[in-house]
Amino acid sequence: MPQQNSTIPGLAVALRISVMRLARRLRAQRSDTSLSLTQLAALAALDRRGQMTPTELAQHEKVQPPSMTRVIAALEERGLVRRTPHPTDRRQQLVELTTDGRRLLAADRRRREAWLSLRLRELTPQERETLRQASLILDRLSQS
Amino acid sequence: MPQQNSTIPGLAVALRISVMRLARRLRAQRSDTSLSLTQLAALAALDRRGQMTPTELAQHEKVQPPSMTRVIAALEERGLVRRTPHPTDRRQQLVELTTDGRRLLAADRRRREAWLSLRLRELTPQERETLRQASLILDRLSQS
DNA sequence: CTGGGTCATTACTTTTGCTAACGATATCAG
DNA sequence: CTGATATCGTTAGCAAAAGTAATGACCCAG
Repeated sequence: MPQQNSTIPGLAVALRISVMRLARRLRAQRSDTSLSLTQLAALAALDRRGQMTPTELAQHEKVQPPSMTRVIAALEERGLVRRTPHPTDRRQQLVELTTDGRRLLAADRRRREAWLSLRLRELTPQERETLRQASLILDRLSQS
Repeated sequence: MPQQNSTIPGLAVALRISVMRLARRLRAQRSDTSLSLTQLAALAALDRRGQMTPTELAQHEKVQPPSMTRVIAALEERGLVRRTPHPTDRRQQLVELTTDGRRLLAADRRRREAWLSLRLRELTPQERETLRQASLILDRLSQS
């Protein structure tokens, strides 16, 4: 350890390395459903936040609207999302998950979580409790 | 919250989301030295593990050798890495960081940690202690 | 000393994102 | 009410980055 863990910069170093490494491991566990990462992310966003317009989805995923057009087209072609007209504005559309989309997303999530659940089972209950609390703190860190 | 946080799968869901989100935030903090993420990752790998051959580096970063050839060429052009002949096998090369490469990497790391340190300062000492312990547990999770 | 395997590279293709421009629709000033 | 302006999604064209196939130099077992 180059820096002491008891200082704030020391904690920042350690936490950054730990979080980035675990994130890499988790990412590597993703099932290759031949969906690109962006496609998967769009699907997940629709699942979490419900139906959205293409532009909203693009902003949420930090992608330009034309790129999202292609993502949506690909997802629609595979029957994972559905477009419906906007109730009051005929320029806009609403994109939402289909049952198939929800199913694929659940399967993918299950596979990624399987690896992590297995690892978590090897910990002591106290260690899991620490992670539970840490998870809440990490969320607050990300939001600020 | 779709799942309870008190079960192991529930913890797996929560932890995965927390870790991935914080990792995205940390990644976004990277200084835009106009190096691609892959280039930066290769540089970091050389820093962590010392000199490597292009093929080793490609395997480590999960890209194909031709892609790594290009990454190395770009880094070499900027004077961040240096190639040296392999001592016993003339087919191979060894790639290592230059002083400039090490310096750029350190600057980038500092910038990312500055953001994190700032956030950590807003926490209570108890919360920081929780994160300290969690960091060690996360490391063990990644290694297994 | 030779034939098969390995390493890095080159050439080409695919994927994925961007900007610019456009048609359809909405909204606002007057 | 109407002409100007803005917004939404899309198309077209381009650039970056990664992948596959093929190649030349080199190593090594027999």
